[in-house]
Amino acid sequence: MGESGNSRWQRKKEARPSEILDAALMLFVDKGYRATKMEDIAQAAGVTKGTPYLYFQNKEEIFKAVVRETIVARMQAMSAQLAQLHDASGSQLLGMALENWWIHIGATRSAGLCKLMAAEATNFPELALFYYEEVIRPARQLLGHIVQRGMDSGEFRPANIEHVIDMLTAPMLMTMILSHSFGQVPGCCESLTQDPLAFLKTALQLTLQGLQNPPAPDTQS
Amino acid sequence: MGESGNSRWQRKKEARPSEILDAALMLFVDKGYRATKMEDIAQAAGVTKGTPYLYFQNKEEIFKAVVRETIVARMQAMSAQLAQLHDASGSQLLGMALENWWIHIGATRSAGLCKLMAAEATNFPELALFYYEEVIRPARQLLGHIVQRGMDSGEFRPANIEHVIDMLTAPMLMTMILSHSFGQVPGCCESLTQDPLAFLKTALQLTLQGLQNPPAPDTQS
Amino acid sequence: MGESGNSRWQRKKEARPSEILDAALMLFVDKGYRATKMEDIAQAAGVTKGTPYLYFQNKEEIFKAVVRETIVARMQAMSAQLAQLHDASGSQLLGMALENWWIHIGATRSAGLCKLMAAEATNFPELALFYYEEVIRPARQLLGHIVQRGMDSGEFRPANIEHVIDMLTAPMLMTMILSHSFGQVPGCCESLTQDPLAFLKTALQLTLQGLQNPPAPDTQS
Amino acid sequence: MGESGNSRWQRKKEARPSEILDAALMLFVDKGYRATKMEDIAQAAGVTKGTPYLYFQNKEEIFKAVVRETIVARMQAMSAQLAQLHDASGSQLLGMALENWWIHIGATRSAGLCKLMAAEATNFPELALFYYEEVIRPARQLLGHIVQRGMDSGEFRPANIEHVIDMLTAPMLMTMILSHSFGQVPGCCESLTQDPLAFLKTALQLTLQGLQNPPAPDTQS
DNA sequence: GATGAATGAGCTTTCATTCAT
DNA sequence: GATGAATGAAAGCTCATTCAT
Repeated sequence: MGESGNSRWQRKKEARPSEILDAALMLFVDKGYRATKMEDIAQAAGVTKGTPYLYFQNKEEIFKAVVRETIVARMQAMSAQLAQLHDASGSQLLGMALENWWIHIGATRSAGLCKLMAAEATNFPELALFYYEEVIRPARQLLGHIVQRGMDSGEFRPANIEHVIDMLTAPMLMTMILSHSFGQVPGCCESLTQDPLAFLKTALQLTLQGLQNPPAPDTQS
Repeated sequence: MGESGNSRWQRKKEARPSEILDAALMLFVDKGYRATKMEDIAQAAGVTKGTPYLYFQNKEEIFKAVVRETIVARMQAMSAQLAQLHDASGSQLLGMALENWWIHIGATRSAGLCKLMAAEATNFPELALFYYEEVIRPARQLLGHIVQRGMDSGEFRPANIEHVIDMLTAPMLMTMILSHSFGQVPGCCESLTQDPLAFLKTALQLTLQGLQNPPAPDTQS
Repeated sequence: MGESGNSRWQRKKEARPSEILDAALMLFVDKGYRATKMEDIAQAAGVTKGTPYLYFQNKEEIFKAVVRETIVARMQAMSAQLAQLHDASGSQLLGMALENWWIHIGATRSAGLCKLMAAEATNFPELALFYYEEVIRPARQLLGHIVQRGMDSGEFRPANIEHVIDMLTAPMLMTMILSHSFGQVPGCCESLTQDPLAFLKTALQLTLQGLQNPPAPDTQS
Repeated sequence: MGESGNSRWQRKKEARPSEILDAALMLFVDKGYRATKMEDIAQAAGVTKGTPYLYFQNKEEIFKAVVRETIVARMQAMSAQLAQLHDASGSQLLGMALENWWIHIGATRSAGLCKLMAAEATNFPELALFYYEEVIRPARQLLGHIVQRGMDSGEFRPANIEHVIDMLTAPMLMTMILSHSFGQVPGCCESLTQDPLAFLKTALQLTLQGLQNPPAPDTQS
């Protein structure tokens, strides 16, 4: 009262909610929604059992907040980078987009959210819908625009846009999911998580090659 | 007495375990391991609470059995098809391998196991290892052999084999996971699960094109 | 049908109930009433789960039957021996009585019933009452008569009869209980169950000496 | 607000464990380990189902704690009294030891633990061993020392020490067991539990007489 | 008679949530 | 705000008992 005593504690008070969400993110990603105990979250956040309830209504709301907060934060970081889409080629833009995603999401704990959302989508349909609207769709739209422009400009040959987006997304999704599942299990790692960024780059190049070069004249079925 | 009188005895003892595993597979895939109640499994299998325990030691053993039985059965079906690998081209072999996988696993409920295993891998490390050894590794090895042969014969240009395998696998993994997560949520489906087989074929072709055609001579790596 | 086929099986059919009771006795004594499963009893009796219910209404009835049958059988064996109570001295009679009890009950599985009844008396009051009436009281009465006669004849000095009976009974009770409890636990046995009969004889002699010899003139309080 | 408002908070956290153990002791002694429900224990302790698990890992740990706490507490009370063993005669010392035991254990609820341990020894061998080491053996050792000294000094005539200890123990054991089994059953009480202390004194005297006076010269062993 | 698959009440244990302090 | 003792619904698992065969 008055002296505002310990400044470290003062700072902490404002930080509580996000500390709790951080702890929750980590645990949810690691153990799944059901297997994560509220007390574990509290403990990991350095508070006691009752405290999370001062900031969140219940476990489900924490889960939703984790998704929302993480998404919002990460997506904002992405947005900043995406303003650079000046007049680079389609290939370059795709490379930058994927690298951005990797840096801001794929290589961070947020990537675990992907696995988490996939695992819990059917248990939390509205949350899944939110995630779809806020993450999946915007991301796909961004990629779609780039690809479309490339096709319009003749850089890429015509193809089903959605499929191309899927092609571009799949390696990232795979990497994010595997690195937070089998990648964590000793003995499964051999061929899985070594140098994911290298794989992502290779994958992009392989896709771009298929997209750029004209198909052999007699190839289309 | 025609088709037997009492419904309690209509089905045979031998059918019970697989009925229970069927029910469990569906529920596990749908709701996750923790969120699936034993009584739900029993009910879905048309029996009461105690009956699953006559055939399985506990919930975890049911989970393991689901993975094992589904995997083993599907993998055997795959094996039969894989004996056909005579003297087709690498592209054709890869096409057949992926189509087989799609038909026998990707398009069935078994695909949900993939999501399940990814979600629960860190909770059941030992089971994850088993899954890795019995499913992931063999599948990757098979693809690896085909790709290697294609490179040796000059059909494919040289590249990091593991990355190519990842490239070939990623679309399938993505399809299987999304169709059992967001794909089930009304409103998320727009661009996700429509005609997955078409996507898989496109993806394969795109990858093959990147693999077959020589890179443009002036493309910087 | 007709040939009466296998004579060993024929014999067994009549023996079923007592085989079940034998098995039940052993298990009850060993593990207690609650911890003994009906299926264990069946298995130990060489039959299947449902069979005990053909001969006994339920678990509690089996328990009661075990007590009743064992008691009746053993008590009859005792009775035969007790007809010998001709005109031996009190000391001799007591020695014979206790030795008989030891041979027919104390050294047999029936001794475990004692521990069992003590453990379950409050859970099965009417059974306890039955046991008291059929076992404890008659046994005490028999001892009481002998002691009384000894006092009347001057062989024993006057004392509280009930206490003398307790004195005579306690070593037997202790032996029977300990040999079916701590005596079974490796590491507890050191001083407990070695040569119980020798102890019983010593105990009797010690008691008799206290009873026979005139107390030091100034001893009675 | 006088004696505090809400009954849920009237008692202190520190009191809970011993309240629970008290309740458990009573119920275990009364009904046996298996027949005692956790919820009964909770209820008897004035709390709800979940509360005992805040203080004890599980039912078995409660059982062990009951034994440990009761034993340790009582044994410590005994130890204090045993420091008095100055230079009284063997008879006097034995009388004091038994009376102490009676006052601190035999006449309390702790006596029921004896029955309990005998009933459950084979189900909890490790606990039985603990009980043997902490209770049975020390008690026997104490008695053994006294008897040995008496023999050395000529107060007692030579005899098998273990048997003498058994002789001294048996009446106490019998009293403790019977009073917590048949003694609780209406109708069985006639000759059993009336004035146990009187019996214990008589028994001791009888034993001492057998031990002190020289055997009649012509008594054949 | 005998079997053994199935039942379902009952028990132990967990954990999200509350609330007096 | 923060605590953490207490709650009690919920879930896993057991086992006495039944009954079609």
